[in-house]
Amino acid sequence: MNRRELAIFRKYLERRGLKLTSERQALFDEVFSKHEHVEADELLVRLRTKHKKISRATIYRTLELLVEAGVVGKLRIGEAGYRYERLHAGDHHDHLICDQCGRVIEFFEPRIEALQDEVAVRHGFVLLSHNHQMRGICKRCRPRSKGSGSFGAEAAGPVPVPISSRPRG
Amino acid sequence: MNRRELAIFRKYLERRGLKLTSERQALFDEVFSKHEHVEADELLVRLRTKHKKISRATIYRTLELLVEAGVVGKLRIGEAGYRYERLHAGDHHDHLICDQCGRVIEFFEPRIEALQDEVAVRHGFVLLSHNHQMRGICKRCRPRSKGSGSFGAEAAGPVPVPISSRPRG
DNA sequence: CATGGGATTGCGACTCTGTCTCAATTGAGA
DNA sequence: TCTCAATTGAGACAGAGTCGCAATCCCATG
Ligand SMILES: [Zn+2]
Ligand SMILES: [Zn+2]
Ligand SMILES: [Zn+2]
Ligand SMILES: [Zn+2]
Repeated sequence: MNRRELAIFRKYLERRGLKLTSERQALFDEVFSKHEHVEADELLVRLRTKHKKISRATIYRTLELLVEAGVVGKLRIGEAGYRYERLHAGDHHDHLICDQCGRVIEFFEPRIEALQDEVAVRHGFVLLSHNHQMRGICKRCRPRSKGSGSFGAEAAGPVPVPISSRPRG
Repeated sequence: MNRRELAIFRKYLERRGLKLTSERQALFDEVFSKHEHVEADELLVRLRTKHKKISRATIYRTLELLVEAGVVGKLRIGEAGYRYERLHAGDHHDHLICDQCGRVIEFFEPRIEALQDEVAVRHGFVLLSHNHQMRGICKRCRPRSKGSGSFGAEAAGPVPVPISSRPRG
């Protein structure tokens, strides 16, 4: 199932007169070995131990190629740097992130996708991409608080106010 | 119209046993002087020239307070660091960003907001916040290409593929 | 007024990500 | 074999943000 994406990457390199070196192949393989949202340095560590002595610069350079080829997604999930994920051709999803355990859940809501186009048109925009993240507490992280309102009275951080408020005046 | 937000900030500080110092007041005033999406260092420069010799650490520390108090929004718009914007009580909006000129346009689409809640419920999430950005080319940045498909044949970067593709298998 | 203590500040060192430079290496083709 | 562009690793570098700390400020108290 990586066949299609590898072919896309190959074609991308070819069109640019670039080569599919063993380093690039190794990184491609690692990224496509499982579905995750992983940091560049984590990939570096893995390739360093498992495979070869690959450099950080090469990791970053190759990730950029994969992103431009369209087979890898690049997004900011936490406070720190970027996360990368393999993308399957013709697929799309957005993210739900648990503020407590960091779990990342993917979702696809066609009605939201359609409304985005509508909003873009309304503002005369040609949409090229979007980034939609929702944050909160996942199912696993709140087995408590079934009765009344607010959960965990940890008294730290702002009060969780519902977001769906009024439109701008 | 900053009255309400200043009151919120004051109360926030009070509850934490903190003080509304002149530096904090100055930063509040600067942020609330106009509606924009501004970087921390830009605020530093402005306060340094106009007002006093305020330090970078204080800017960052105070911005964090304002964010926690809920009167300032913190978001990533470009590749670089965070941008900050004043928030008016009970207001909410998301962002459309022009990839070419960097213009930031705000929008509010209640149907999207509602669908987000729906998606969250579907996945057992308690929603606390969300971040929704759409990127593309704004009205002003494309007076050309009225006939056929792709605009500007600059042959750089990935081909703009429509995002509204199929759901994940 | 003198003292004490928590909050605040500026400074600079530091961390973390990611980029860039450059010399050495590789590899396909002439 | 020779040539030349693409590639690589190493380390310097850069930008954004954080941290530790001594000096200060601000009150409250004695
Ligand atoms: Zn989407
Ligand atoms: Zn994902
Ligand atoms: Zn929204
Ligand atoms: Zn905004």
